[in-house]
Amino acid sequence: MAEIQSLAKGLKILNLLEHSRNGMGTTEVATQLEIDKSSASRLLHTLAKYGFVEQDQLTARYLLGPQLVTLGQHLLNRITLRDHARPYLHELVDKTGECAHLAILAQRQALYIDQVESTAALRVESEIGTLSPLYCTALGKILLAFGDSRIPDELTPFTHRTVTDRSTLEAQLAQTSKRGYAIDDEEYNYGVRCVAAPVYDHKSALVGAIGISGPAGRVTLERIDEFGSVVVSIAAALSARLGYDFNLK
Amino acid sequence: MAEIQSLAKGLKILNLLEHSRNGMGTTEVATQLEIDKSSASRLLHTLAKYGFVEQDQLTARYLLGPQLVTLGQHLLNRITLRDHARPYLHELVDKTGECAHLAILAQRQALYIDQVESTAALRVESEIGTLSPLYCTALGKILLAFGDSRIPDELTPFTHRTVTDRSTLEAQLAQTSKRGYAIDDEEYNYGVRCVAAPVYDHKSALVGAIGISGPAGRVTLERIDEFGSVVVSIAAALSARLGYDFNLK
DNA sequence: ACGCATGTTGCATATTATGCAACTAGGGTT
DNA sequence: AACCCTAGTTGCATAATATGCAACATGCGT
Repeated sequence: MAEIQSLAKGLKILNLLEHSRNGMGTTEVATQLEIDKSSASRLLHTLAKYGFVEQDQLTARYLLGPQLVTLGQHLLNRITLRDHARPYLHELVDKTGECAHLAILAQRQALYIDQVESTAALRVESEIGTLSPLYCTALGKILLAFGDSRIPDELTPFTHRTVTDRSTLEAQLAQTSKRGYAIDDEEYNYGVRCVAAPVYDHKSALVGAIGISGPAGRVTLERIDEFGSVVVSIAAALSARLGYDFNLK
Repeated sequence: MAEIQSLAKGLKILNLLEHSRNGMGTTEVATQLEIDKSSASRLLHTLAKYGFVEQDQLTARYLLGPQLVTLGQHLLNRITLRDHARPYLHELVDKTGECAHLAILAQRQALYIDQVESTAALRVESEIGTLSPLYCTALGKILLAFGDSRIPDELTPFTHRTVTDRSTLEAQLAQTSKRGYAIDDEEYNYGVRCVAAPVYDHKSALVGAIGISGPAGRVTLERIDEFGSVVVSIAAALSARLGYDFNLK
């Protein structure tokens, strides 16, 4: 396929700037790309307008711009979330004895992108890559409460505990964001309770949720708060690892 | 100034992709930018060719590409070098009792971008933002020996010790890169000796130099080696902080 | 004050990006 | 299995626009 040449030239400029130690001037860029100064000037201005390059105040030479940091960092977090999260999932398993899961928002559902199983004989089996509803899982409720808050139109019940009333769910989500963790009290699978907490990136944007699932016999309602604070603290540690700054609230 | 529209469209696509959780398809991009599918397709292919976007294997949707991480990370290191370096400069002052400086290559000169003063009564005063010659300062020699190695045409003497002979300087630089640190033996200012070492980034590229300056009476030639190893070890620690991988040589 | 180098603007022209339409390829449904 | 529907790619004529030239502007060093 034919490439869009003026776009290509702009991208080539970015690559050129990476390898220049102190930025480049318009003429220098023009020479490298074998185009006219005027074209280089216009391309650089366009790149600057969108923050992909910026001019050094002192020397007026062009340098790579802050937008690249934003985009690069953003991508880095998403790609490596799974890798970063793994040790924290293990820590969750160690501290709670239950299975730990990591999910992100995908197609308005909770996508399980990692799990670490507990060694208990009785444990919750689930599969990486599966999509689960947002409104009746702990991980999903986190993604709803702290991220994209639009509640689905249809609240299909999976157990008799599934919350199918819109306002009840809204109240639950409000409570969730207030206390910092979400609970699934046998709302998706009978006999399974889950607890989850939000994971933030360096810009304080929600990137995913981590949590634990266990049989209702072990994850009792009396111990929910205890599980909650463990999950919250480990999610906070993971967020810090991703560059989340707690001073920004 | 009029912007280059096709470049602008490409950059807009990158911004769009940042805010989409699971990438975007050709049609979706076309709708957002209010252009034809075919144009979107061609723009996306161009971005992909240069690594600024990539297609998800599974869904064929476009995501931000690895090139953004490369460029962003690169820039981040340069911007934050000063911040990262500060504690190491303090450490240098603590361990040597002399003033510590940080410089980068700028316009074929050594640009002092930070300093931490010692508490000694007799100390070297210098100013942040000043440009010094590469061939007769310790920081400059590091930038020459490990970075851009072109020796200036004119070797203007500042003191009677300034090396003005090309081959002598070349021999000094060879020695510098061999032992890992550079010396300025009253070659720029009378009565001042300096020692400096290189700072590398995550890609093993030289980003700057740090070093100390003190009166010749305290920074004696007998103790130069001792100062050298302190500076080298702290420069190495700073490099590691920037992601420099010592396994890569 | 002067000259040199770098950067910006106006404008005519030729390049090229664009939209349309036709075509291809998957995915889901009946 | 045949079908449709959506998403994506390609060919092509046209209109848009990126380009180079030249003139102008600006800043730096001598």
